[in-house]
Amino acid sequence: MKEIVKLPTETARDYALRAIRENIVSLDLEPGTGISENEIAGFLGVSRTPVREAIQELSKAAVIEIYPQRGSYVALIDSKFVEEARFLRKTLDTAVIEEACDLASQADIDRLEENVALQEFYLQSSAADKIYYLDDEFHKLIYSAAKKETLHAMRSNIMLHFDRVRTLSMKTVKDTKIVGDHRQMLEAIKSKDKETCKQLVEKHLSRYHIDEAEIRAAYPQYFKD
Amino acid sequence: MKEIVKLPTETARDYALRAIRENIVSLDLEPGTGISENEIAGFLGVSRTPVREAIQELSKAAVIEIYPQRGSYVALIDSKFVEEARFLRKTLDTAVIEEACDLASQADIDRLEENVALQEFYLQSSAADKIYYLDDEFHKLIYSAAKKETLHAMRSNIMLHFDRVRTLSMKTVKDTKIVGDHRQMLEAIKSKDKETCKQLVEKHLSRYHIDEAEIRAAYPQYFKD
DNA sequence: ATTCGCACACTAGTATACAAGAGCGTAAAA
DNA sequence: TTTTACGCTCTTGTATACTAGTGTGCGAAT
Repeated sequence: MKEIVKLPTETARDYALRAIRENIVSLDLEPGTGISENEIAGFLGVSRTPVREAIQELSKAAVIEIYPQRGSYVALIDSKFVEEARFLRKTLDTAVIEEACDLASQADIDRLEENVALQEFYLQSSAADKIYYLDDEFHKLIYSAAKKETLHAMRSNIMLHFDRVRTLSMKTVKDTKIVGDHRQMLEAIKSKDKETCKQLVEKHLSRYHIDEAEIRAAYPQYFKD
Repeated sequence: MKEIVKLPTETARDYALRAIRENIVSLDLEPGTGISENEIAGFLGVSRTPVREAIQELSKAAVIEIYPQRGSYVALIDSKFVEEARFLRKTLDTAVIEEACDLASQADIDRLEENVALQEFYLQSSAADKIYYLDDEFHKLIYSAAKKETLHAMRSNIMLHFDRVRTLSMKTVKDTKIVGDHRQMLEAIKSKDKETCKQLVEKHLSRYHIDEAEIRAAYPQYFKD
């Protein structure tokens, strides 16, 4: 488990949740790893209570499995959950980007422009972590433009299943086409072209799909079944 | 707050969550009501810890608002959240019922048949609470037929916003067409008619939409803005 | 009468203590 | 040697104690 610095503003609970989540997505907490409330509490320098609340929340999304009086474990990557996450993303992202075509204000467009420009900039310097962050921001901005912020927040928990595969994907194959996808999406939103948006979302997601067999071969111990 | 009996199998945490959620949906905990961890813990006969965990979870879905060191309140009905919930339901339910057209097994169809038959039976005896329960079950069965159980579980928290309006809707107007909608959906699934499914979901949801103005007039103190 | 200030009674956040069950290892008995 | 039983240590679940901050009301001082 890698260290995450505690922001002075956040509560112990939020800190614990963020730290554990980031460690799961980054695979520093590997699938199948046993986790102890006490151990994590000690590591993060907080008490069991906030750690426990964070673990409870992640267990609701089936990213952590709790066996009462026995222990808790980081869930193995389950193709069923990854598929459901992909299905949700395809369905919801498509509907939301279409909504954004109708509702996006100039300010929304400006924010998206700035984001994509940064992505293109960092693509030159091949700063993968920056791209990763901007990727998240990009999709969040689209939800915001469509006035669906709550759905984005809700979506994030299930998406953890997908995000772990995404992390592995970046370790095995380098796909520089993602930024190009985003550029095209932005242009489609600007010209309010819903049909193109829909096709772009589908193409965008298919990039991860192709990798899964390869990833599974490289990290079989991370997968269920 | 009305009493909910504790099932012997469930943990104190699950009991508290279920009890609070049911009270919010049924409006026995009215929108705007202040809630105290201590008070609820005393009422339910458990300690603050499980109650607190339940409240934390509901606050994540913005159904409870927590103001640290001041108090927590049942959120007023916010049209934005109701709209987002409706949007989610329309988008996801449509995609899932289309998926169910492809994937539903004979066993799934049988379960749906039994459910709708019961709905039609209770419609005669006008047992609203039974219908309400079967309504939930019906949609859950469709998610199950489409192998999207996780999404159904995830969807339920945001749906609380929608469900409160649904409760009010049943208090003000009696709509007996819901069961008819379900019958038609089932028939459409059986004939794998996706286009009809899509239209039925839209029509089904529109029934609640029409009511909102009327409900708002009858219960203005429950609404934000 | 008005205003200022402090004490008190709440809140949620956090830490810690206690309970109850699971699993494992060891030692004793057959 | 094998098996059984007990106990220690781990886990999560729950209860309770403590911390810090907020609002309110009362009383004193102006």
